[in-house]
Amino acid sequence: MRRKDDGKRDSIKKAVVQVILEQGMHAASVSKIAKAAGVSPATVYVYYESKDDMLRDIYIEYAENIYKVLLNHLSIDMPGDIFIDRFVREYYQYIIEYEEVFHFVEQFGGCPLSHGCHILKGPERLNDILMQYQRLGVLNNYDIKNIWAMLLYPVKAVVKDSKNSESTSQKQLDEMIMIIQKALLK
Amino acid sequence: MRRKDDGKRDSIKKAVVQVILEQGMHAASVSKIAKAAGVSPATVYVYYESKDDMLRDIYIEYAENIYKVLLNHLSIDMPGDIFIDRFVREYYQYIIEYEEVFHFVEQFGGCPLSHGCHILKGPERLNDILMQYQRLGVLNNYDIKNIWAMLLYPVKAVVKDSKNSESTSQKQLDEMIMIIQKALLK
Amino acid sequence: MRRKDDGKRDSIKKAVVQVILEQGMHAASVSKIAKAAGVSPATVYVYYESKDDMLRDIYIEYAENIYKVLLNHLSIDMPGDIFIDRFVREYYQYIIEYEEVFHFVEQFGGCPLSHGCHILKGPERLNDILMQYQRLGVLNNYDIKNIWAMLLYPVKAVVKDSKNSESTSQKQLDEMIMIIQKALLK
Amino acid sequence: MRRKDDGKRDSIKKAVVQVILEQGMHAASVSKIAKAAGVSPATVYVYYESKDDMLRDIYIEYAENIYKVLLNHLSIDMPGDIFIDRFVREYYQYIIEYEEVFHFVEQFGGCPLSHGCHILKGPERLNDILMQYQRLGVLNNYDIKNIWAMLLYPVKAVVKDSKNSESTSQKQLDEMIMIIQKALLK
DNA sequence: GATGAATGAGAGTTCATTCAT
DNA sequence: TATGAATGAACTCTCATTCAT
Repeated sequence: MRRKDDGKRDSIKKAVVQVILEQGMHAASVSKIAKAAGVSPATVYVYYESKDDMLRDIYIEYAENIYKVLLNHLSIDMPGDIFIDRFVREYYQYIIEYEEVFHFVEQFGGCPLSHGCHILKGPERLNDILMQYQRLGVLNNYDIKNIWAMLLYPVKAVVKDSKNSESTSQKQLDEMIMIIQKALLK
Repeated sequence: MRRKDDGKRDSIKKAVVQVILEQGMHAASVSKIAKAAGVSPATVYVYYESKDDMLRDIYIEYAENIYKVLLNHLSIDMPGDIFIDRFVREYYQYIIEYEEVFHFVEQFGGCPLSHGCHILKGPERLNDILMQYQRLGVLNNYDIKNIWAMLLYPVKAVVKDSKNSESTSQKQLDEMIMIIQKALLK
Repeated sequence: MRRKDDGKRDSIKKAVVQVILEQGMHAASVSKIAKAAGVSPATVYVYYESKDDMLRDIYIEYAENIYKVLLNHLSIDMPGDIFIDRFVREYYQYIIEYEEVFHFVEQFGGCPLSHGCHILKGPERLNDILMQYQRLGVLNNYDIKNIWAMLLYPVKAVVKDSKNSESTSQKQLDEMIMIIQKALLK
Repeated sequence: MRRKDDGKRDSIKKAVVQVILEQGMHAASVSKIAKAAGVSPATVYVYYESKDDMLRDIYIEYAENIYKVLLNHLSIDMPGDIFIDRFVREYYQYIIEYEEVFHFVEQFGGCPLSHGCHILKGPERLNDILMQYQRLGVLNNYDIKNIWAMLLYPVKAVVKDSKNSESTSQKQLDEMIMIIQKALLK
């Protein structure tokens, strides 16, 4: 179990994603993050070796997070259409609810800093489920990477649209789920 | 007096996207950009009011660019499946060929700095074509935003995958196109 | 007679004192001055060798100016009290009317840049008049520098006060004139 | 952690007035000031929010200073002529001794930057003393602002003269005091 | 003569990081 | 452990000035 104050480590993590959402990566300085976290800049260096190190650490922690959330809500017992519905809806929900975290992961993932942080596109367990659905003849036998692409990417567009026009996004999401179901299910 | 040198403006634009690709937004300082462009840092301020202004200007210029490229290769005369094939393939090609530009647009689009730069998701002309295909009974009558989502987003995943595993991406792209065709065409 | 465009030279002179009044010496850059004068920064260097040179030149031109103005309104024919009244009133008037010029001369006079620009404290002709008044037994035989001090300095305070409290400054000036008259006249 | 070092704050204050005296307001850059103070430019920003803030703070601190000095040497117990003699002589002394401080206050007071820093022209206590002298029939019942003007302004001219011609300034000061006494005392 | 472009030098300021407590 | 002070390096940007037209 970790020494030091896990509350502080947490404050810093939250401050990082919050500041980056509000001000952008380029404006996320250690002092601003420290201030937002309610600690001294020096304290950041008690928990992380350097700023880059901190960002990488937090990225790795958060990048896998969504898959854990998804796993909590999914199982092989569901019928295929329900599975996809749940999957997409939970992902959408996650992006909306953890906007800061999602934004950070997307932004940092595009940085040279993140190269080398190997993030599984869909961790073992979820991959297994998808492939089992394929073996069961529920999902089409597409390249598993394309399955992932269809499950994760179009919904990002829906989120973006929902930020511009608050109103119709729920209907849009419902329709999108239907499209994906038709595309992936046999 | 000297006239403003369009070559210099261009060098700066290219330097911006190049440096941001190589070093990331947060490391793209005016001096690095100027050095890459072969001009003095002060010269940048002859062409742009501020760094932010420069990024915004270049963003606006480039963000619409892809749509022009797509328009050049697409027309209502094509059969629906060919249209989608061309659309997705051209987009993929564009991302690969203008990696720097695409990366810059994606990264900057996620910055608070870009808020307010209103970029049409698909400009009039392309929108018209899609809707005409719908009227002709070729494309399904989905929300036009969902059509865009399916045409633009999954392919991004394919590009990302292609960066990790050089080999099979062509096959993956072909398959993805087929999936999208099935999803969108009647 | 000077070549070049005296209109431009004049614009620059006016721009200098105006910008310095509005923004302060430290913010009076060549480009701002040029913009205020409606000329190009390069044009300034057609008329002056350098910025410092320009400031010095203009200082010398303006610093003596007040004495010319005073001379226009004063002569040895006046009774002593009228002379002092006119003197002080004209000086007050000048400070108010040519606020920019006065401010510039006061500010620049305090700069190391101005050291070496020898400005007579009261040029010959005015000095002569004062000494003649002394010889005539009208003015007390004080050190001529003290006469100057009494004629020029207290009124500056009155101007400053008048900027803070618009109302009573006229009465204050009248009283001040009376005080000076009593102090200097036999 | 380290405590804020009052020695450093002091060094900076002294450096500000020194550099401004030697090089002028417009040449008083933060780096020059920092170098003169023996600290890093960044350290200046530990003690002050900005350069302007620093100048304003120091101005406010120093601008009132002379009145404290004067108060230390003056009291209502003196006969009127002695009071004026002391007052003017102490002021003269102060200007000579704290040349840097006086110069800074005068220069900065003429800057747009100083607008809003409300400095009392003569703080309560000294004002009270002057008015008491008036009530006692010692000082003439002139507008109190004119009293201040006579006590503070002419002596500035004497100081300026003394810088040009080292020799006779003592006699000039003595005479000036006498003039002021005659002007203000009943 | 007049100008806008161009720039090295330097402005004010913030950065990531270390130090002393 | 935790901190505010301290700083060299780097930031964005403006300066005074020169150059090419």
